[in-house]
Amino acid sequence: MATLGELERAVMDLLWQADSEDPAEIAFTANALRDRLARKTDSSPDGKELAVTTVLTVLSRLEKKGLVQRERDIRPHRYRAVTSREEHTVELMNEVLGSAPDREAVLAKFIGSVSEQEAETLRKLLTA
Amino acid sequence: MATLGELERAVMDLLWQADSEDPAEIAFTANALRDRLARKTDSSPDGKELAVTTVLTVLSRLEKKGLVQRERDIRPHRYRAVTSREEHTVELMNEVLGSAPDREAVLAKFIGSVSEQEAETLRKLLTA
DNA sequence: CTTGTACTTCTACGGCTTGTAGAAATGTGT
DNA sequence: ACACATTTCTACAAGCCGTAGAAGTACAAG
Repeated sequence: MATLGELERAVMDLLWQADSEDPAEIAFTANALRDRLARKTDSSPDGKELAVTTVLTVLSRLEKKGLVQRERDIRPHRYRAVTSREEHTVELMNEVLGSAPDREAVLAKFIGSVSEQEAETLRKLLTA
Repeated sequence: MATLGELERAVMDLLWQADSEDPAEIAFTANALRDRLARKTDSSPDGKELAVTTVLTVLSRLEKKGLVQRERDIRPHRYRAVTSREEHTVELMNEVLGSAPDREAVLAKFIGSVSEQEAETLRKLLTA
């Protein structure tokens, strides 16, 4: 269902990162996002700046996909992620998992595919 | 990476199903697949038959994606799934999981998202 | 109230993927 | 050598994504 493009992904990464980093700055304007994208992509001072309309288009599409919510009542609209990155990732994993008829068989193989350390973590979580 | 289209998906489903059902019939010709697709899509006797070239195109694309392998030495080429559906699904889950910076956080939430019964299964698998 | 400026929405286009299949090429049995 | 089955090439429409200009809308300053 939700396959994000490269730019869409980059935008979501910024929103998700902000969400977990600084609880005070959880929503951004398109301009702020454009600036951060420029700094991110190219690690040098000024990467190529995208047009703001480009960022706005992507934000609209993300909104339509239900990943982003915007505040329309303030003038430069502010955008934020609807769910945390982890929640979103779990949703995707469940979507994938649900596409197989034998969920338990998949889970069994999946367990075998994670590292020992992660398996240990899972053990604790499950017995807690 | 691997987002399959609807028809691609339908073809893989047939190949995967065959793989697990009858070990003797693990590889199919394009014609056989076309027939089965017709029966599947429309549950009535004769659904709309796709052109065999359509099926062949899709099979070629799936081969290019590494999901299907074909026997070229026999004349009506025979196609089979490269991995089982479960393996493929696990690969996808890991791909999704790997796209998040904090894998363990995702796993924690994921554990909380499965049914109690499945959690029980996981517990057994992990302590085995 | 009018206007300049900042912001948002509309429209558009090129590239890539997918479903679809005819045309052309190739292999094969008699 | 030929008819027929099979495969490969080529093509096109629709949809998604990156990209952004043009057109519309809101708001502050005068």
